[in-house]
Amino acid sequence: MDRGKDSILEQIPAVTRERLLQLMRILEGAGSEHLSSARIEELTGWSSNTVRRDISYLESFAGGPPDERRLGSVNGYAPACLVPLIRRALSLDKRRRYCVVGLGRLGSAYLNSGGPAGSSPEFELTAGFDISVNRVEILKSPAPLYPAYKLGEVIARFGIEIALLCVPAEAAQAAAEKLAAAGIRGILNFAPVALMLPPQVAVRNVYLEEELRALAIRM
Amino acid sequence: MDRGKDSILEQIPAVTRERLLQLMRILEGAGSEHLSSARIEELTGWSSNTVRRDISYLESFAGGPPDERRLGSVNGYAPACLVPLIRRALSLDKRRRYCVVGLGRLGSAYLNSGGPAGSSPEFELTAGFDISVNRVEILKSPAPLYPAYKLGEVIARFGIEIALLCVPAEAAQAAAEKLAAAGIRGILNFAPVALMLPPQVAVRNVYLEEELRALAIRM
DNA sequence: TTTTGTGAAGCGCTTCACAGCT
DNA sequence: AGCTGTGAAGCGCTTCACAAAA
Repeated sequence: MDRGKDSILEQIPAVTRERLLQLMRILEGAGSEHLSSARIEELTGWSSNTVRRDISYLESFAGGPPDERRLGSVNGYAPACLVPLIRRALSLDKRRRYCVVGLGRLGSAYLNSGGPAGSSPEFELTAGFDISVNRVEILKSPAPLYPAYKLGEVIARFGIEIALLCVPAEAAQAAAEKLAAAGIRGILNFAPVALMLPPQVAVRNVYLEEELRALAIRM
Repeated sequence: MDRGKDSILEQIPAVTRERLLQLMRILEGAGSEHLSSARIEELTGWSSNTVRRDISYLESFAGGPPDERRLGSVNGYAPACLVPLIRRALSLDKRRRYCVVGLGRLGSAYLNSGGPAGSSPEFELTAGFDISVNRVEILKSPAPLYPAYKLGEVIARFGIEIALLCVPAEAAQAAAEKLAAAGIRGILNFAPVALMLPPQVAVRNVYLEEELRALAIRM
């Protein structure tokens, strides 16, 4: 295989990382049932070759002597074996805090979906922000809400790393810059604009119209 | 270049299609200002080489004699020239209808963002569905709402092609199957499950936790 | 006998580098 | 002089095909 000739940290291709991410959810939902690469092909559409190759990247994250690192058996792969490896390979072990910026319809929807019974313990909804002091006082929320001007202070205080940007398009760039200045590491952007930010901030866009178009070009 | 040796329809790589989609939005926001490939590199992070290559795929969609098809000038590319070509290349000309299935917090947020002043005229919010008759009667909406059992009938009647699936995770697979049976062509799935559907239905997942993880692995 | 793990081949996107156009 | 358009080279992901393991 001979990866890692460049550095100590093995490099996993970006496409593989994305697939491992999805694979992890499938494995988590499979209980103790073993999954073969052929079965995963049925579930995902990825060729079984690709599946095996992807999983083989996890080899170096398995403990034990270099010989005892076989990941699958003749029954297929065991979820309980792979999931921890994927978490380690993708550095998903760390608990991360996130906030919601902009508490309109979409923002408050995500505010409430991220509550106690919300997503995994992996991500923790820590704060919500809105420009309207009134809205901040009235809205019910599982996490504390703050007026926008406290954004920098609160993000620093709690070590919030990720922001869901749900403000109107006109306000998005300015808000994103504030977030970047406050030290946020990643932004999930729901506003229909291309944000321009320094490269140390990761941005992922989730814009309805673009998603619809992406669907349309596949139909 | 020699594309199109396989069929009459030129094949544009999937990654290029995705970039052209984003590029279109940037161009639409640029007004009449010409954009050079170097400028687009600044805006997007894609290398100017890649930008020029991507745009070169549009050549065959330009009209006029085979010689007169130069897309850019010494000033760069003119948005007004490229945007129609991209629309044609990605088959985004057709007006498509979509619906929202599941009118919880998220569903009703999208219901109201897709209203008259909502997204482009390219996609038309045509209906909303929910299992709760009560909710269907009470909610305010820019599009007519129907109880879930009318799903098949309404989709067929209006020729709805796309669905935003906003139901709880437990109900997602069943709802998706109903949609597929009703002839829907694409599903934007917001429920945290991997849908299993016949291949003629395009699925795109937008799941908060996965988006957060995708961000996290880039941080 | 089924399924994994993996060199090696294949293939497609990206980058290079420069001719051509304005 | 500057920018596009594009053969050709480079490179990385995918697929093939088969040895090894259980």
